[in-house]
Amino acid sequence: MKRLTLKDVARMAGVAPSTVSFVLNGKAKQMRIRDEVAQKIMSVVNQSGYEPHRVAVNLRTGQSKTLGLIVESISGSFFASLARTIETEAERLGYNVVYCSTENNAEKGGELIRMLGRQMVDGYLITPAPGMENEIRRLLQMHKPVVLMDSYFPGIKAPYVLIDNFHGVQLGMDHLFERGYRKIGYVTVDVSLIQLAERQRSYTQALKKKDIPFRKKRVLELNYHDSREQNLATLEAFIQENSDMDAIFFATNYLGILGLEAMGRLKISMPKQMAAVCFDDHDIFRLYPPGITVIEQPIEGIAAKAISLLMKQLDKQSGPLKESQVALPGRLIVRSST
Amino acid sequence: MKRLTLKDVARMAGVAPSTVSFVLNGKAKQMRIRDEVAQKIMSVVNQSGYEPHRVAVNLRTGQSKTLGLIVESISGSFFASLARTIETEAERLGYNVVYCSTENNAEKGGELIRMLGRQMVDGYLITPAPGMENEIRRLLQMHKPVVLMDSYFPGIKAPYVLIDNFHGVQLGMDHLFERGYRKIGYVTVDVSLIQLAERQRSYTQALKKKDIPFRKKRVLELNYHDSREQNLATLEAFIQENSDMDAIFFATNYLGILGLEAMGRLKISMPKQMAAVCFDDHDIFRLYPPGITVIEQPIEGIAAKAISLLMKQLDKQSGPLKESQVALPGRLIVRSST
DNA sequence: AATACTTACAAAATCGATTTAGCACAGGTG
DNA sequence: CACCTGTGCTAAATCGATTTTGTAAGTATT
Repeated sequence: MKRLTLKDVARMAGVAPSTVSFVLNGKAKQMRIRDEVAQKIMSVVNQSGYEPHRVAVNLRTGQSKTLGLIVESISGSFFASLARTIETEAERLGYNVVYCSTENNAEKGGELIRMLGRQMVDGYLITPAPGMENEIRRLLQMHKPVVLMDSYFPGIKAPYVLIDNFHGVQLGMDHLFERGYRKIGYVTVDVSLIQLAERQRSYTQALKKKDIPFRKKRVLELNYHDSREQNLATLEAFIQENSDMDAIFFATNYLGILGLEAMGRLKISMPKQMAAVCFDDHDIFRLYPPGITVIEQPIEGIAAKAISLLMKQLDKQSGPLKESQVALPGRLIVRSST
Repeated sequence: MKRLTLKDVARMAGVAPSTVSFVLNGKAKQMRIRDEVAQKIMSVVNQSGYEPHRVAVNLRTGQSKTLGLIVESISGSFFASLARTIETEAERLGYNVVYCSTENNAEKGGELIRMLGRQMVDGYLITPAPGMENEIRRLLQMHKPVVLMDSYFPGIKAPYVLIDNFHGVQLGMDHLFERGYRKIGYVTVDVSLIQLAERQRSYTQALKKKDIPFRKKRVLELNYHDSREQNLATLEAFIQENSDMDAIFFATNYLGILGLEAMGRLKISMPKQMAAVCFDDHDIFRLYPPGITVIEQPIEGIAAKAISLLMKQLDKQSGPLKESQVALPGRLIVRSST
C-alpha cells in the first residue's frame, strides 16, 4: 500500500540505491555501470512501476520542474489561450505550470512572485502590470529565469515576447483607409502600459502618413479606475460629440466591448453609421452582430516563443540570450463592422 | 546570498534546530520551551525574515499544502469565477492551488489526476467529466480528500457541491409561464452528465405541472461530437420545424450562444418572435442585444462550500462528513429576451 | 613484486525541515 | 541515600531522492 521508494527498487534489484539512481538518470555510462546491471534495474523499475518522488528530487536538486505563470486576469480570454499553449508546451518538456492572477493589482503581483519564489518555481512567465517593475528587477538580480509577455518595461532589460503593436494598429488603419474611412477616432485607457503607448503612436503615425490631420478631439482616453458605467457614459458622450466620425479604433478588447454597448445604446448601426476595429479578438466580436473587425494576437506564437526563451535560460546558461526581445506580427480579421 | 535555513536561525539564537522548529510550529508549550527562549527565537526569526523551505517541509510531513483544481475548460467563464474564489479562499487557509483542464477529455483527466498525485497535492477539487469515474473512485479508495463540483456520478459516493439544477430550471420555466409562454422548446446535448439529465427532468415536470402536454418534437438533443457548424445547422432546422414555438430553454450556456447565432441567422427577433432562457450566465448574454434571461449559478457559493468540505476532510478526519452532498439555489436574472 | 590505474559498484553525505528518543539537572519521596 | 518525576532542552533519526567519496577486485606498469 505504501509508496515504492528508490531503496525498495534497489533491494529488489540487489544493488545499492545510488546505482539505481545513476541508471535512472542516464548516468550509467558515466558511472560505468555494466549493461547487464542497468538492464536488470530497468526491468525492475518497469515491472514495479516505480516513479521517483518529485518532492524529494526537488529538495535534493533544487529543481522543481515547475514554471510560474502570472497573468493580469485569469478570466480573460487572452489568458485562456495562453495558458493552454503554455501548459501543453511545458508538459512536453517535463514541466508543470502554476497559474496566478494579479487582478491588475501591483501589490498582489509582488506578493505572488514572492509566493512562487517560496514555492520554488524554476522560472517565471509574466504579463507585467504597472507597478511590478521592482519585483521583476529583483528576479533578474537573483538570476531567476524570466520572460515577459504581452508587455514590458522600457527600463528593464528582461526578455519579452509580444505582438508587434505598431504593426498591428497599422494593419487595422490601412484596412480602414482602404475601405474609405478617413475620420477615424481612437479610444484608449490611461494605464501606463508600453503596448498602449505603442498602439497610439501607430495610430497617429498612420494618420500622418495619409496626410490626415491629427485631431485631439478624436482621441478618448478613458479612466481605468472609473466604474464601468461611468466609462460607458463618457464613451457615449465622446461618440455623440464626434458625430461626424466614420470609424473608431479601440485599443483593447475591453474597450471594444464597451464600445459595442455604447453604440448599441445610441442605436448607431455598424458599419453604416460608424465602423469599428478593435485590437485583440474576443468571443463576443465573432458573435455580436454584425461581427467586429479585429487585430488578432498570435497568442499561440507568443506562448511558444516565451517558453522557448525561458527554456534557453533554464538550460545551464547557454550564453546571455541573444534575440531576447521578440515582436510577432498580428493578423487582421475582417468582419462586417468595417 | 544563500537561503536562510532553520539551522542558521538556531545558531543565531543559540539553540538547537529542533527547538526552533517546535517554537515555529506552535509546540512550544507542549515541548516545555521557556517563554524567554521562545521569544528570543521569534525575534531572531522576525529579524532575519526566515521562511521555512516548503519543499523540505513537504518531504518531511507529506503535506504539500497544495490543492488541485481540475476543470473542464480553463477558458470557460464558469472556471474563471470558480478559480478566483477558490484561490483566495485557499490562500486564506494557507493553501496553494494548481489548475488543470481536462478539455473535456476523459483520458487527459485521468492523466491529470495521476500527475497531480505524483505532484502530491493534498486534495482535489474536480468538475467531473464523463469517463473520469474510475479515476475518482481510485482517489476515494486511496482516501484522498476529494470534492466534486458542478456535477457528480450517481454511483460514486463522493462529496459534491452544485447548483440545484431542478430548482433552477423550474425558476426559468415559471418565469416563462408567467410571461405567458406555453409552447416551450428545450435544447440540450448528449453528454451523459447528471446535471443535464436533472435539468431535462425539471423541464418535463414543469410542463406536466402546468398540464401542458410534453411533445418530443420540441426537444432537441445536439450531438456533442458534431462540429460547431453542424450543430448550428441542426439547431436552425429545429427552430424552423417548430415555427409555432414561442420560447426556447437552453440547457447550457454553450447551447445558448449557439442559439443566439442560429436565431441571428434566421433573423428571428427576440423576444417578439421567440423568447429564450438559458441555464448558466455568460458575458455575452449581458451584452448581446437584447440581453438574454438566464439562470445564474451561485459560483462563489459553490466554490466556498467546496473548499470548506475539502478542508473538513483534510482536518484529521473529523468524522465521515455528514451533509456532504450540497445543492445551492440558482438565481433568475431577467433580461429582455423574455 | 610493488605500485598505479581501471572498473564497477557501495557507502555515506546531503538537501532542510519535523519528530522521536534521550539526557542532564532539579526537586520530591520513601 | 537511592529512586522517581518533571523540566527544558539537544541529539539523532527520518522523509526519498542525488551526488560525492570510498573501496575491493582486477589489470597494467615499472
